[in-house]
Amino acid sequence: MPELPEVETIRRSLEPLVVGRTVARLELRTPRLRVPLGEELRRGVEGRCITGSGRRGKYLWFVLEDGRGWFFHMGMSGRLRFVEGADAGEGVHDHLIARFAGGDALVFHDPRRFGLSIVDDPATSKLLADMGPEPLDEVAFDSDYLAAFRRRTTRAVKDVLMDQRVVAGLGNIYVNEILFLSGVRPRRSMVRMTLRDCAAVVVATREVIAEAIEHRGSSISDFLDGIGQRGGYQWRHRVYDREGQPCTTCRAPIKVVVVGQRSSFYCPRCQR
DNA sequence: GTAAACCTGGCA
DNA sequence: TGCCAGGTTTAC
Repeated sequence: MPELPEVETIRRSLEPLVVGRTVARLELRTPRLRVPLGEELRRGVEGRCITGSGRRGKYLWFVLEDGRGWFFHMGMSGRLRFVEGADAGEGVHDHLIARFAGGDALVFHDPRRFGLSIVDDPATSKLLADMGPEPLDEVAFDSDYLAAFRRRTTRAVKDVLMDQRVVAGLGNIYVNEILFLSGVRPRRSMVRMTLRDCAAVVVATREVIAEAIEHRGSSISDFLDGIGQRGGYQWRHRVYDREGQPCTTCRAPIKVVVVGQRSSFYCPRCQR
């Protein structure tokens, strides 16, 4: 499911609801997601008050009173939802239910179980250690930074942008959209990118990610934020999942190729 | 580098 | 029945 804009949308929707709340009890209803869930997680969270929240790439965390972070990654199908009252979390794929003191709950729901939940120190966590710059960080993520990868790899530009070590938080949907706006085909080798192409990609990345956050992410099948609302950016997708449909710029039919095992949609006329 | 693995659900 | 899906890791 979620790429950076969806994760940020979840974080923003939940923060005002959970900050100041204390987790009275954490119910673990499955032995593992992408990592095992166990007593360590329960001990890290139970009895602690949430004092803030953070996000880096596709990871989000709630800051606990001891300074550590309660981390989540949504994988492909994860949902995090605040539920009012006491009768929350009876669904089939509700794997994690945090009951707050005084009622209400936070429920992690994930049919495919590719998600993750652990407690770790945000400042030193291995999860974040090798991650590239945030795409909206204008200082760290600029055209020179991206252009430098031309000397390091011959991989397709789409692969490079999907690599979390290069830039954080981009996934299949947004890289497709970014490359369309940049006029660059997903299979183009990084080596064949001009400095001008790199600049176009960086500008398009900022535009697409900022706009997607404004629209509260893309709900292509079932994405919901922390309070059950759909996003609106799916209506603005120009190429993603539009095979055969006319390009919004030139009317040529959108094509699809596979790059790095993922479907990549592009306009054969606008993207070279 | 590329493929397969981890899982379930939805759709042709 | 088979293929595809917003992700990441691990194995040839």
